[in-house]
Amino acid sequence: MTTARARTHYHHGDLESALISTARKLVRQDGAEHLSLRQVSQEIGVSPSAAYHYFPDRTSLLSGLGFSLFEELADFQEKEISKIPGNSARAARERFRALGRTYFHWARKEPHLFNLMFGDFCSLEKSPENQREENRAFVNLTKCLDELYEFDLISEKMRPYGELLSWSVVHGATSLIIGGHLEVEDFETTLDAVELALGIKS
Amino acid sequence: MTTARARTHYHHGDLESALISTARKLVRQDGAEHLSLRQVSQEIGVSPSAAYHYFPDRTSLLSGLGFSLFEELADFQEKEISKIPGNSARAARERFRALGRTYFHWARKEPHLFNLMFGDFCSLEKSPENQREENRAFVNLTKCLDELYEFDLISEKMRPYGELLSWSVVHGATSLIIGGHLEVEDFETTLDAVELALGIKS
DNA sequence: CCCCTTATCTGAACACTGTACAGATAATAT
DNA sequence: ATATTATCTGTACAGTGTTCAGATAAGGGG
Repeated sequence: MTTARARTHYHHGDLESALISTARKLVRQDGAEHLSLRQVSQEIGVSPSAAYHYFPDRTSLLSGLGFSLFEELADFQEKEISKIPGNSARAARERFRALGRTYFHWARKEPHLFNLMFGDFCSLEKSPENQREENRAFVNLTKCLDELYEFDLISEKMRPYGELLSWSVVHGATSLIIGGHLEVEDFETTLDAVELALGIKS
Repeated sequence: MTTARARTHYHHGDLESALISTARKLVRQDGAEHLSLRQVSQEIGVSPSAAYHYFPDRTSLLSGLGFSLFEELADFQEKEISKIPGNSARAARERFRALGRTYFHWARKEPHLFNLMFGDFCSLEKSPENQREENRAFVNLTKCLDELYEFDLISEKMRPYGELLSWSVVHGATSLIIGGHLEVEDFETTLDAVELALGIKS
């Protein structure tokens, strides 16, 4: 059927990244559970079935987006960390706090994207290559804790629990606050609690 | 149309609780995002539109279920706590650990139900009556921390951060482990970390 | 230059979903 | 027994994920 089509070509080029970026836009607005493949396709100006050449199903698109968000979060954290230079104990401690603060602020700004990242779409059923992306934030945390340890701000006994404690507290508090289950006047209180928990002297 | 119907009556009685209980069964198996109202109705043996006399839409059923799960979790915790009697410092500490342990074990056994509870369906858009249900677990935590404080197992300086720290760590670690983002050989390690964080001397 | 292979995208179809609404049915009260 | 009310049915509509045969364009070899 050669009806006159409004578009001249078959949208050549980067459909895959177009799918992810408009999926990001839609999830950001309405949440992952309301993402419709047809709406994504329509927004791009492409047929509903076009997406299936790049993602086997809807959840694959969501997890593809999700993993790209881990990179995005790590980028954001690294950018903020780099604003705090210096090799002092004070700087190390500020970087540590900035790590938790950026985690929370990012989730606060983009709750739907945050929920996607930790909502059943990006867990064990993923390729090992993507696993590395998620660990970038974790590696940054480890480096930060090592720095604190070098400056003797954290005890030898506590150090092994550093990653577990700080990530769990920050992630847990963030999730609970975002979800409306916990209320805190200021997230700095949570950061105070983390420092107190790790035994960092104020 | 008076075609011969297999069922004799219109399923009188407790459709509302039947809806919630079979929704519980289906969410438990397949997760909240795969819950279909039609499937719930069919399982009960009722018309697809029957549910709309008790819940305005699908998400209302899910949040109704979700809030009932908060009660269920609190029941489970209280049952386990009651197995640890005694007014000693040792017993108080054991009760505190049991509180965190039951939280994790419940989530481990029912990850889909756990995800429903903390997944956008049971937050601020709820009636104040249901809000109290959610707080029951929180009240139990507060009582437990008060007990620790009375036995001088937790410092005056740390006490104000007790709820925030312990809930955040336990919830955060649980979520991350359930979601496949964090691996811990044994959750007791996490409980050790919480005690260490609160400064409870081992 | 043309043809032909190959990746990319379309169109139509299927089985399903949530939801609305007019009406049938049963329980209850008078 | 009749009227009222709460409860449930049937049908319909718009939208969804997904499949698949075929149309379309791009790029390579003669």
